[in-house]
Amino acid sequence: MVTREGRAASVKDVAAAAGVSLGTVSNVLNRPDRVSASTRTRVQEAMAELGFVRNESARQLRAGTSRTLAYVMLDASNPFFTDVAQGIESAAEAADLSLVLCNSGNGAPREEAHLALLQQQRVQGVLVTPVNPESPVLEEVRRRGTPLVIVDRTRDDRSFCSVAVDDRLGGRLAVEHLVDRGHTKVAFIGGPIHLGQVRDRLEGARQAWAAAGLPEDDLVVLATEALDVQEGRNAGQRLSGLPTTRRPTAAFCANDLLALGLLQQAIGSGTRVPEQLAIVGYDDIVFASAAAVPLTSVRQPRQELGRTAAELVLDEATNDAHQHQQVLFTPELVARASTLDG
Amino acid sequence: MVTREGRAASVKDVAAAAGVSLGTVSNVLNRPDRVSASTRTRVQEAMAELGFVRNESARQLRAGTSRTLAYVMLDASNPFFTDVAQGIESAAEAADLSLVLCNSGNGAPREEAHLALLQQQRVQGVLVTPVNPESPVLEEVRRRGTPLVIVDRTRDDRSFCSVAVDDRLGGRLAVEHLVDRGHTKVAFIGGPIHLGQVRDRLEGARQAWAAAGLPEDDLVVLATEALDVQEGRNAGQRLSGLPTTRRPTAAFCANDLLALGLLQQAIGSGTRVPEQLAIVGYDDIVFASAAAVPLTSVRQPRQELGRTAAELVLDEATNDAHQHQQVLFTPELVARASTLDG
DNA sequence: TTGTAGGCGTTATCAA
DNA sequence: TTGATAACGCCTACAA
Repeated sequence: MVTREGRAASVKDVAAAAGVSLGTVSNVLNRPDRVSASTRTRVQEAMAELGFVRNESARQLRAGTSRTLAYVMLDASNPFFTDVAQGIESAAEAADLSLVLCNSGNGAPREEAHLALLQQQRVQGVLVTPVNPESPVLEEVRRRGTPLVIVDRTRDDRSFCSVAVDDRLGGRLAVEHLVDRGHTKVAFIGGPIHLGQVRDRLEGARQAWAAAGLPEDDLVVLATEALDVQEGRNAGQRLSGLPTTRRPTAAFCANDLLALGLLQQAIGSGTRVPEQLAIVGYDDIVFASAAAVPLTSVRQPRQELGRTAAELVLDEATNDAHQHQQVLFTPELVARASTLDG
Repeated sequence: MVTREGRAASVKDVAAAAGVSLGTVSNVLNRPDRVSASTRTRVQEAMAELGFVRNESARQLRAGTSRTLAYVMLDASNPFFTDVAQGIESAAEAADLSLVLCNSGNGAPREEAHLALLQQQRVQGVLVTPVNPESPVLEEVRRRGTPLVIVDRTRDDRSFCSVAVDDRLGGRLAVEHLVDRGHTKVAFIGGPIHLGQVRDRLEGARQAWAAAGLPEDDLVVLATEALDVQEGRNAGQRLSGLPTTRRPTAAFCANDLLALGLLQQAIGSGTRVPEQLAIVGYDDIVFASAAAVPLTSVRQPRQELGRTAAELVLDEATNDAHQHQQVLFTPELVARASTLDG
């Protein structure tokens, strides 16, 4: 397994063991046809014997580039992002690249640390759902030579390729649906409020609200600290605390995790869904339809999002005539029991 | 950003731009205190100017080792594994290592491809939830010098460090609970049946069943092709298809995804849970408690699983006196409405 | 404090 | 078909 104390076997060791030159070993590895069958097997036996493993660092140093793609996820525990990752993976596999996943866990320092390392590793390209799409860090990455595509976000100046879903439209769809069902007092639940996604979905919600001629104040914003199940439960408690007259009859949550938490809290506290509280989520993760009350949600083409992003980053990496483009997919409302009584 | 056409800037380029020697640039990078303040800033300006990024390959080649840990996940879309990954991440961060995630998606070829690449990258250590813990591939990895720890599985010959949860006990707990609730005809739903986990949970279930003196045939095994939500729905259909007299009054599912799918199908087809069908899941993922009928489940210490595994692999990587050990955590039944009527 | 030189493991070129 | 050699970029002795 090792030869000179502690160090892994190298081509040189293999060459010595097989009694050939180092160049021959390299040929066995890279152009086996140029090596006679007998030498080849001898070399291969030596490799097996020594437990030889190609050193990717040396290889990459020589080649100047690697065969991997990376995706820096915003939140690995949100099924939405793992579905996106699956889409990326299928595109990567098709291009014979391997994919490494990193998780920023919604933390800018972690994200930056991952990005720094990925650049140092000279990955072919980076896909990232950034904590903040306007961060100058992203520009730096590209300026230093690593193709970068923004996933599920867009940057205002359009200076990057990005693949996202029309969040304003999604917000409109959600609220139009609620308005159609007769709701005149609705809560928007989401946060941190500065997140592009949250902002856009809220903006869409407000557009639809205004278009319906409803008073601005009756679309109540409940800001959360994160987009997870626990915060959904918390929001539910805040909702329960409101006097009945001021309590919204429906809630539009910025994602399904919040919606599931809210739903759980509502049911636990005896609130009937949708009779007393209708709920719309966002993402249509697999668990939305399996929820206590199947959740109405805004569906996004998750896998396609990932696949498209991967294709864009590969184009940026390999095509000299690459043009940045912002792909915007269209979301779709999936109505289920959480808003459909009777 | 680049200097000699297309190539990224190297220390050499930085040295030239700053008018110093290459060794000085390296010192700025690694021992900044040995460089005078003025030289240092000059060099740093040159780096910024050129968009210099350390070449990790060269660095690693020189150093012989990397600063990253890897986790090859069995199924990135199962929240159980992302929670495990979070535990690993916290340990990695504490040790100042970065973590890369790979997803085998339950496919042996993908797993092998990932493992091969990780070895070539000379990662400090690999954590893996293997498709098959008995695979000789795992031995090969270690024989070639990469520390490897098995997560959420164990290997019969105890030749690896592993961290797992007592699946037999988990199975027993689940079925004892159902027996206590008076069920005398129960379905075990899970598969592929050869998976260690599925096998062990079933075995535990059978032990509890036998211990209760119930006839073997009344613990019906419904084998599934995978452990996901869709297969849970399919299992539900098969269950519905049985004549009422032969239909089990309870189901123990090998994981929560199956249980959620089953629950969804049951509710959709008008089966009352738990009155007509009680359901026990496994893993207690965050969505279990938020389900249509909050799910009784067997909880595993997910984050702790990951953290412990990471610590073991680091020990194997750095401690000469390392001893392989098999850590076995204890699961816990969390009873909720899906089994508790009245 | 700064500069020089050698080597990490791999690949590819060129000569034998 | 095989072998010798240089180069990729970085780090660290060691010398100046």
